[in-house]
Amino acid sequence: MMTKLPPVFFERPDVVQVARELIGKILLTRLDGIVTSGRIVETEAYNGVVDRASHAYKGRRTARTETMYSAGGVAYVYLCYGIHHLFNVVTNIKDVPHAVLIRGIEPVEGVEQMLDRMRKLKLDHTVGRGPGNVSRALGISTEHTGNSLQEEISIWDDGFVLKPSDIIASPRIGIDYAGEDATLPYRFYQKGNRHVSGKGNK
DNA sequence: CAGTGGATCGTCT
DNA sequence: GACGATCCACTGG
Repeated sequence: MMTKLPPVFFERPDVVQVARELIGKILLTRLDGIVTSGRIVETEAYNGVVDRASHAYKGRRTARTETMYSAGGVAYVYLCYGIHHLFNVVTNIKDVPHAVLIRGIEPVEGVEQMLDRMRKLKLDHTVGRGPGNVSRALGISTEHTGNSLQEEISIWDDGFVLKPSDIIASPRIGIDYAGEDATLPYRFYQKGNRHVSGKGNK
């Protein structure tokens, strides 16, 4: 049985806990009637105004980051390196700019469509691996920023449960500029899953 | 494998 | 005007 995660799931105060709990859930898009989905295998928490790695550090509030200040349960999508569309889940209440970056999914539904989007012929471990590829596989782009996670983009619990020991915490990736905050264990991933980015996912 | 460098553009200084 | 919550091709071992 599939249950769509409701707004109250995302409105909770602890973004690190939400990031951990999103491991194993299903991220699904239905765009122009085309359904693609994957199981979330890697996430990172961004802890708002006190987190040097966050776009909202020190309460920075710009046109781009405005959607992070929404109540939890909407998408924050932004362009990175001019090429990659990175998909985040906004959490916490309005005006508290917390977010969870989805860094890896294991394809579930609509594999053919995902392969088209990835320009690949065969399913392999690179499909849905890394935040840029998550968005690419699912058809998510910056035009979806601010969208509700109850509509075209949604997240589901299908009853799948991981052993706690199969969820690993580690420092986040690609945020060396964040000083001491770069060492915080805000990244979570499914142990051993091939769709987890980086090396050494055992 | 590991290491390196180019792509590419919106955003903020 | 510099740079990024990245990815991939290409190199050399």
